[in-house]
Amino acid sequence: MYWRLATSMLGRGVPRPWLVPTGLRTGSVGCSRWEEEKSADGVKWKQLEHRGPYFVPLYEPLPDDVQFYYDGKPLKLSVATEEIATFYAKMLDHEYTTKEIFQTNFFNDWRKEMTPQEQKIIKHLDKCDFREIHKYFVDKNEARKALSKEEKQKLKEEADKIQEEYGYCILDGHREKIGNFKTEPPGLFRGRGDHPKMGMLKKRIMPEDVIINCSKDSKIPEPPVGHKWKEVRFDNTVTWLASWTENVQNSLKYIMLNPSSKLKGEKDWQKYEVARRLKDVVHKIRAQYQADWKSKEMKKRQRAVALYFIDKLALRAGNEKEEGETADTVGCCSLRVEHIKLHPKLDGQEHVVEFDFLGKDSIRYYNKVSVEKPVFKNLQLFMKNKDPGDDLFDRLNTVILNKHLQNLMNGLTAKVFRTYNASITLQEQLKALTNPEDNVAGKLLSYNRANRAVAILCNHQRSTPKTFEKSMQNLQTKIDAKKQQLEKAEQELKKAEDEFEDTKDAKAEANVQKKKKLLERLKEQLAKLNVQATDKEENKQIALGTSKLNYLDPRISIAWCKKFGVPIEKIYNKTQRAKFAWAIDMTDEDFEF
DNA sequence: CTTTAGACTTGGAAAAATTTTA
DNA sequence: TAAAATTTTTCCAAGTCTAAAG
Repeated sequence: MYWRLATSMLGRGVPRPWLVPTGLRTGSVGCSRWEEEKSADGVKWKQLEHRGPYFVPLYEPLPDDVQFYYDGKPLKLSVATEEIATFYAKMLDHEYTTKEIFQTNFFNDWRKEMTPQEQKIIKHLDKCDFREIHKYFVDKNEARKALSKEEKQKLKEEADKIQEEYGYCILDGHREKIGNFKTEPPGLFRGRGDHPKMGMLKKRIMPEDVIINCSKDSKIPEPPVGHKWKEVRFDNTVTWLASWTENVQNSLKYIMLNPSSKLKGEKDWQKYEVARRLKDVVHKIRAQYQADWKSKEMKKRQRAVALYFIDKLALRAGNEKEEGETADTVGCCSLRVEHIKLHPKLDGQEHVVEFDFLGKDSIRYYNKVSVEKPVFKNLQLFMKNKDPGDDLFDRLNTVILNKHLQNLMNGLTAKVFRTYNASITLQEQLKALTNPEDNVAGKLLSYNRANRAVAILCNHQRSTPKTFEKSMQNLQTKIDAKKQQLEKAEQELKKAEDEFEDTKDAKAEANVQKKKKLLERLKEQLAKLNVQATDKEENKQIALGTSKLNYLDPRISIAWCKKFGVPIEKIYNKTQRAKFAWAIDMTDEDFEF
């Protein structure tokens, strides 16, 4: 079978000496022992050596014939001012630049960096003409695309060299891939949703901004010539290699390992083991919060209703956010009265809660759910005498909730419910949808549908791809063509059969067989196309990636592949297989989440 | 208790690479 | 063999959650 081959090849070609011995791999007993051992003192590594971040190239001034115009007249800008102008110019045909907040923030920050003379002249953004600069970059892009094969090859080799030099580190004796080894280039901040800081200037990161973390005895990375690091530290209780503070949100950014690394892989595994432990106690926890719906303490009731939402609807915890600093989004604990509507009866259902709010990344969550009567009653109570802008759960926050969860199960937090419910849903859906008689394409449709059920649960949405309609049409054209071919093949078969009927000779018989084969093949191809079309249509606005990468225990998928003879390559690409190497290595077909 | 800092995971869009099609 | 379509990778923002400080 295919998977056996794949597994043994992997075992031979890519030894993974870091995997825990077989005895500890299965069953929760072995794993929990391993977890405790790891988390005891918070030490993450013994040895860490790397080259430091790769700094993005410095700004190259525009050629003299590319000009900026103010109030219709060309104006030569200082280098610093010009650089920031190019950030805006590059975005000219993006929707961002039409937004007032974006424009205001940009202009404010831009003016701060101007020379006094420039400040005197450049007073209004609407008198700035970036179009020539914009065109320059568009052309430059085109030119890059039009490069010859050899030139492109050369560029690729240069990039590979940088990757080779800066893209890896040594961690406890193993060469590991780094996730993001380049500093982020300067530019204009693009928040998501209605972000109050959109358009602000994101400054260039210099070595003087960067803290290096590595082991004392390692070769300490050299800062670029003429520069020095902000600090070099030797902290083995954290996993980052370098960090800096980003100026727009004043938050830390890190350089960390790639998901394929041992460190990340073990953490990932651990995450799913925690979720599996929740499986053992979730019934008890559910009984508990249902009982708490009737508690005398308001705080307990709120906690119980919130936990119910988190469990049933896979809502995020919902930390508090600093008002005015970020887009106005919420999660469970930060829901406000205005985010839900109560319908005693709706569309033949009782006790319906209508959710409508912006969640992470300003993705809208809209859902109508029929809930148990005590939940409904509690919600009415929580909303009583409150304004739309008031907190629904005024006695609750994520810290309180997580403290409570920690008491119910070691390592339990709100997000574990998302992981648990996502993974268990995949497992159940796979069980319900997979037909062993299907061919691989059919099984993959079932897999995608199971995956989709999870994405819908977690509200993982994407905007419909710009080319969706067209590509759907193309597929339909293909299907129609295939149908025609099929019809023709049917006629030909009939003709061949008639001929055989007449002649009864061997040649005619062989021809019948040939036509039958062709017909079969065409039928299969048509079925495959239909499956493709269904899958595509159903996936129009659903993003599968996040759940696949972050919520679904890969062992469920791998076991499913093995059980039904689907090559792992069909569901996980190279990157994903690297990330899930730990799971591919340890999972057999009867793994149960 | 509240606030803040820090570290790490999760998220969709966009860019880049690859494959398919005409 | 170009260009269109699709898949993969990169990007970096935005969450979660813990710990320390006030």
